[in-house]
Amino acid sequence: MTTIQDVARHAAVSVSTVSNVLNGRTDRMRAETLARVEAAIRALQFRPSKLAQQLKTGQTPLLGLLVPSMANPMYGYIGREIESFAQERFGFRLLIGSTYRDREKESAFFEDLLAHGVRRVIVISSLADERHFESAVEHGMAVVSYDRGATPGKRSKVGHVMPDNFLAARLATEHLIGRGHRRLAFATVAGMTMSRSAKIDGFHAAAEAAGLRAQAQVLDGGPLDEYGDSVIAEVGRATALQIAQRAVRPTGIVALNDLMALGLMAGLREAGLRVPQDVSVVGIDGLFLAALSNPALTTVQLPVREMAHAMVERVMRSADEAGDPEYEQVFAALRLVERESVAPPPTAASARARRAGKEKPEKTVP
Amino acid sequence: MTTIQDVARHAAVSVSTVSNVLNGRTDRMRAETLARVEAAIRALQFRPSKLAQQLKTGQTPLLGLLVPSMANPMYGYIGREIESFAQERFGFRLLIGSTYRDREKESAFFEDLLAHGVRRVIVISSLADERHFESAVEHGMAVVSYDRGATPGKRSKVGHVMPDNFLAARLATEHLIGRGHRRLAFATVAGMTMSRSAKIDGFHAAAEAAGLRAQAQVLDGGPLDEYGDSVIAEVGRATALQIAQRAVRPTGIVALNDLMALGLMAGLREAGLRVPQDVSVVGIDGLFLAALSNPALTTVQLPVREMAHAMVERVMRSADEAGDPEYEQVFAALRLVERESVAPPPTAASARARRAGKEKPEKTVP
DNA sequence: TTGAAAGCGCTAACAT
DNA sequence: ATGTTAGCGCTTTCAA
Repeated sequence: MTTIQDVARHAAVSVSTVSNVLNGRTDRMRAETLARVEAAIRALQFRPSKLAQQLKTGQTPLLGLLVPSMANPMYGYIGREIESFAQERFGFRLLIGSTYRDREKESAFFEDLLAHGVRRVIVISSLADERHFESAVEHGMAVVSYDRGATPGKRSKVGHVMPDNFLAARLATEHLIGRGHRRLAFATVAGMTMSRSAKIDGFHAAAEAAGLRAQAQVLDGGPLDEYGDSVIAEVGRATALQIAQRAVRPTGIVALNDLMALGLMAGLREAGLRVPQDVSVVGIDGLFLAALSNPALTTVQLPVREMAHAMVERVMRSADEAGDPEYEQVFAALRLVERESVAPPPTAASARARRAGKEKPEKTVP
Repeated sequence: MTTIQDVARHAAVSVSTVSNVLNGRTDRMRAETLARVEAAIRALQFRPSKLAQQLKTGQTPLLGLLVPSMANPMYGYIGREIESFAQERFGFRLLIGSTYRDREKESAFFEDLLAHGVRRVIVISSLADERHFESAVEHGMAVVSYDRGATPGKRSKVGHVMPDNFLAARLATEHLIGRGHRRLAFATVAGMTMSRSAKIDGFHAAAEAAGLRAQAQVLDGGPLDEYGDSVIAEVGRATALQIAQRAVRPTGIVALNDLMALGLMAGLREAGLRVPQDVSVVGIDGLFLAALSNPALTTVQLPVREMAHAMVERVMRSADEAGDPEYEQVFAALRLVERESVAPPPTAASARARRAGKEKPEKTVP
């Protein structure tokens, strides 16, 4: 590997002169010297070692990104936006880690980041508390957390960026109500995070406003082992199967997110229920996959790129400018994208007709 | 930040003793000393700086991973498997980069990796040639490339791991043929990579063996701008729309991959064609999303975890053991997962009946 | 305008 | 069994 020494020797100057050109202090030398050094750099294909630079400066152009699972398309999507912005705008690369929402893994990742000299991290976690990385912040790390509000009353140095989850769920629920649905459900998974409870609140608020409080229920599909990818869709499927069993079931369901909605639709179909004729479904996220499903999923589109940019900006600035510790940015620019998974609820007549139609073949078969 | 010096002082020993315990050379000291050092490490919460370590040793526990786009669920899936194995087995973290199949971006990423001291990289690229990172190999980097064979006749130091793409496409095609399909198509995108041409060969081979050579066609859906995520599904959708226009169209389609198949199904549906009654579709990859689609996608499951492990093993070993330069590992443990997107082709009678049924309303409308 | 030298935190000879 | 010390490649005073 060629070093700054090699370049200095080749250009017949001292290492400090080479260092000066590397760091843009070109005014301190003759044009001729500068030219010689640049020539040497090119000739030797010299790339300064970030290692040595950061050992000296304490800064490394690496951004830590912690996600529940990079196999989850939503996190891949956010991650890509973060990555390209961090790279183009600040020249930072991404050090990524999947944590499966496991506190041990998260802590271990933070330790490693610290050891690697990484001072800026974006965390997508939703773990109940942030204590395990408050300590990282004490060590001088700039942290911004996604989809999780600041703990009320507790002043933290962690920045917070999130969509308006309350609004998202409210929009989705209102859409269902607007189409005539009265028996509503919100499908979620076990474990209450801030974003989940905000969504549930939004769901209830919309139901309440329509006088449907008593008919709005929250469906908990159970725990997630390896949170993040296929699993949540599986929970959706299980929830659907369970709903199908009921004598009286919701006609309109808001899903925690698009992946859950996709699982829900698969399960509903498996159970012989049609979407949207028998049950309507609305997702939240706006994954490109929502447009591909059959029926195409009506969903609340989150401003992913904008949020990603905000997170990067914040995490890059905060260390320098020691910004206000109460930083919290909520994105309310949500848009309900209407597709095909919502229709008016079945009327009593149509439901009866359907049941009859379904039972006929069974009777004739024997 | 606490340093090895602080620990040494705290334990009243020299830095080398501390270094010795850090590096497991505990036999060289009294148990009592060891205990004191360990106590000091714990008391000070000391974490050795990887920076300084690697500056000294030239080794950094970071694995570079280059993907076309981390927003593509397939790459997220592979990436996660790589990540967890590299972490659990070797204690390495992942430095990831999306390249959008752009040579400039790939080269820039390699340069950065080198500068960061990263010596091991896994590349998922399919770019036509590998020259832009052959130079990285010269600089002592261990690289393994996914889904791309070694260039014949050219001895490279780059390792190659891939599924048996020929077999994958053959299996998919044979399945269609076995169900009675005779008018076959392979749906792909513009740009010929090694893996794509292997799939096309497999498709043709299966058709040939069934005497269907003349009825097997390759459908090129056009170029990809920002390759990797939603885009390929869009190409699938466009291809479907174009197929629907034809007087005589294929009844069985093998898609380049699952995402393309999902787009194909969406487009077919949009055009009023039913899957699988009118057209059957088979994917390749085995994404969890294939199980969620409607109809659920029949696909060839790739041994993703096994391939990920093989890549990590290889890239970790190769530097030390200077393994054979001709390394190429092809995974043939493929499994066709039957779901719902394949049925026998429509008979002439059923097609006629359908057409009549479809045209009736059109005639009565005016 | 240029160079010498100290030192970032650690490892690993080489001493003691 | 433990300590001293010379770097790893770079940045940055401070001198010349």
